[in-house]
Amino acid sequence: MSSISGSGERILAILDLFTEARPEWTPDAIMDALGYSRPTLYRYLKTLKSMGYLVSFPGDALTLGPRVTELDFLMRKSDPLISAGAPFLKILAARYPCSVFITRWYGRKILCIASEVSNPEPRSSYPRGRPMPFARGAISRVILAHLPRREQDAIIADHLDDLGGPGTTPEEVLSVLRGIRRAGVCTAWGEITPGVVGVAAPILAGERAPIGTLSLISTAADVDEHRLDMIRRDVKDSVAAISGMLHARAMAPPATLSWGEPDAAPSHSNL
Amino acid sequence: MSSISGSGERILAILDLFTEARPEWTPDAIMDALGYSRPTLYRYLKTLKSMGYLVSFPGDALTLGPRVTELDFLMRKSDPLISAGAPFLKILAARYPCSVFITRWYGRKILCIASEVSNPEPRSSYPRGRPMPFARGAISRVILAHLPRREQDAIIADHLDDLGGPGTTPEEVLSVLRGIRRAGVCTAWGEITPGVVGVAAPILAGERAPIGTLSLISTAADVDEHRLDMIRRDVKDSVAAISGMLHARAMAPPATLSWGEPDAAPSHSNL
DNA sequence: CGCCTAAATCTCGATTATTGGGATTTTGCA
DNA sequence: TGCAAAATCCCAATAATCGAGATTTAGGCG
Repeated sequence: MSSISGSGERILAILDLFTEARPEWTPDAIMDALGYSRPTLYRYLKTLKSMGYLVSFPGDALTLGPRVTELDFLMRKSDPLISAGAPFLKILAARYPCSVFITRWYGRKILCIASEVSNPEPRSSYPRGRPMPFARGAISRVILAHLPRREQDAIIADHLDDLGGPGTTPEEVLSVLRGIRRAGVCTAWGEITPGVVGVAAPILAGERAPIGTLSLISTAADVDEHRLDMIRRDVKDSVAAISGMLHARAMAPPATLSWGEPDAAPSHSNL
Repeated sequence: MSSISGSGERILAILDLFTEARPEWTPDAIMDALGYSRPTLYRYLKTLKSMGYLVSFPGDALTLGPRVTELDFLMRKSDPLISAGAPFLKILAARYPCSVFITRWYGRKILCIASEVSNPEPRSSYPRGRPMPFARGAISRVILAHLPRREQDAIIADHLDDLGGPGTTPEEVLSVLRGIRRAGVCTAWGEITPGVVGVAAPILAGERAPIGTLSLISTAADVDEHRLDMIRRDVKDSVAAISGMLHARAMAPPATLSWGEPDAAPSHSNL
């Protein structure tokens, strides 16, 4: 059903091997890991290398190549979620000493795709592009809370410990999630980093599932209940506005007609 | 020979459609552009979306998804060229008021993968990830100069105007390239941006072709001939050192054994 | 509330392209 | 120059892909 059906994906499976813990692979190791025959694997590698997804490194190892950097550059420039959300990142960061970011998720990974920092403390361990725990913290929970029941059950089954601590029942978790869904915002204290409070709200865009979140983290010592209430309200208002903008864009004339020339001179600053 | 042989690449061809000029595509437009049948295309899209390479955007358009951001994060952390070159970027930027960067290339695209800026002027139009002209400027020429003759011919045939101006013969271009190869460094005045001088040298790593370049750009008014000589020497020394480090790494024990735990807490700074 | 259009998915057989064993060539290196 | 490892070639059998058309699902509108 949701398996890796198809076979063009055998080629993408190779890219999945490259992880933070293991960013270099030799052809033989890949053969071993995926069970492809030698000629087949080399055919795949030739394609991936010629397209820039992989580069070979002296010593016959492979690492990810410049094409992924190019794709990310494009993504950064074209993601409507980023352009719609960026102004709110700035506003929120200006209003509170904190870090604010927009996350997206896919499969069972959540990751930051844009951020604004007005206070270097606390420092997020998850900069742009680095997957974060899928079942811990405010972001995870706010996404989970807005998923269809079927998926919630599956995820809760897999991550019960992370979600509720030992001894919690799935029903209790579901009940908490319903509360979050009703509130439209979720607050978590120190679940990912001790002493850090996180506030997250879902960005909805017509789909049944949220496409991402807007989140704010701050040192717990800096915020009392009253200030937290302000933050929660601001974050909620922001996601409402962002969702609205996305919806409005969706109503607009076909995007393919509205894109003009590429920007003349983007600066080094968005490096 | 070097065509897009294979068929798993039909899926990658979809990603190639997303460009700076056209970052949103509808399924129908893709069908049109690539000639895939509807069921087939939707099969591909399902895969790409479930793997995070694409996200659907309300209004039935598609944009690049968070997986490309994740891959780029990994690339940034794992590319030996970046880690080997970063110290030299800092040194050079500290020594001259300028921008310094490392580029990689694949196919017929050259792009910056890391940079350091000590003087906001001149501002490069090509930040990390944005492909630059393949046949203009010092970077292009220094790469071209170190390519095998066969490829030089092909590229010169395609880009004769850019490379030599009207009326230049391929032989003259080749002669210039030989000179650059001998010098090991290339200087260009205002070829990409008026008033900007660029110095580039090739990073070699055992392969026949250079894997990238180290380049420095500065406002032409800031540098006299004497200073340019210093810059050229420093850039050449740097690429020699970088090439040496890469070579040394290649000699080391298999990388798969030498990678430890992921970093505990990368900061937001490398955003 | 339910119709109606468009979007997305399913079924399934023929066709085609893919696969991998083994031989072969090229590359890297002493 | 010659050796060992890496990368590619060859080719027939196989298995997977493809796409036409039907079907279902989603979404918009009266």
